[in-house]
Amino acid sequence: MDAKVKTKIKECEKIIPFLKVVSNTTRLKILCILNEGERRVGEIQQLLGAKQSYISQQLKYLKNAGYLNNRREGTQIYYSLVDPKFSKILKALKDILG
Amino acid sequence: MDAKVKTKIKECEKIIPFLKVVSNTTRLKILCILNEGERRVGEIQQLLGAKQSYISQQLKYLKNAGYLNNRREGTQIYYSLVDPKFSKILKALKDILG
DNA sequence: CAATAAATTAATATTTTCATATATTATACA
DNA sequence: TGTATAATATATGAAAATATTAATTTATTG
Repeated sequence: MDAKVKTKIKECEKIIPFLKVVSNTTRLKILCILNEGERRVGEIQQLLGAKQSYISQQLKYLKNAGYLNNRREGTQIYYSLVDPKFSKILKALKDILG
Repeated sequence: MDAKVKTKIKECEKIIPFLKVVSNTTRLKILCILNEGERRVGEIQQLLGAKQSYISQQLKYLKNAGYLNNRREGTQIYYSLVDPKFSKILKALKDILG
């Protein structure tokens, strides 16, 4: 009787790490920006109007979590999404939540 | 040039409240349980192995946020999902995240 | 070496999670 | 009645996690 529900609960647990990542406004927006294409730190900062150090911290967080790549070009560093699946997720959530 | 990205950012913001709700393990699991059908507080508590007051608090949070209904039957209170759209979201996330 | 871009560190503020204790509500039954 | 009990809710606050800011450091280029 409860066996089914317990299985469902276990399944739910798997998506928690992802949800923790995207439940921060700044991180979600960064992913959203990079979903449109590669950007350098300064651009992201401008788009979000946030402190440079905070952006840098969240970029590091997202990179460590395996969501981002980066590359240096002179004094600037460009970030991009590792995997475009984020695009699908955004779309699905928007579609369902209306 | 940035106009498109800015629009995307605005769209992102709309889903933040939902993400805050589901990024808590206990809340996500409660939604997951109720997604399978109505339950009383004691049952939810047992399934999650958490403190009664904490479950009660999260149920209140979810109810205030508009996700749950409840009804009393004697000394017991049954909770249920307001809207089954949660089911779709879980499915979409599981499908995409693998 | 001066200037610029980004990262790191450290300190503080804010939010969230969770526990303890207490209150409420409804029922059962002496 | 009234009081004991079971189920749930609420109030309070400590502890942990997160977000935020400020200051410093590390590259890189000219």
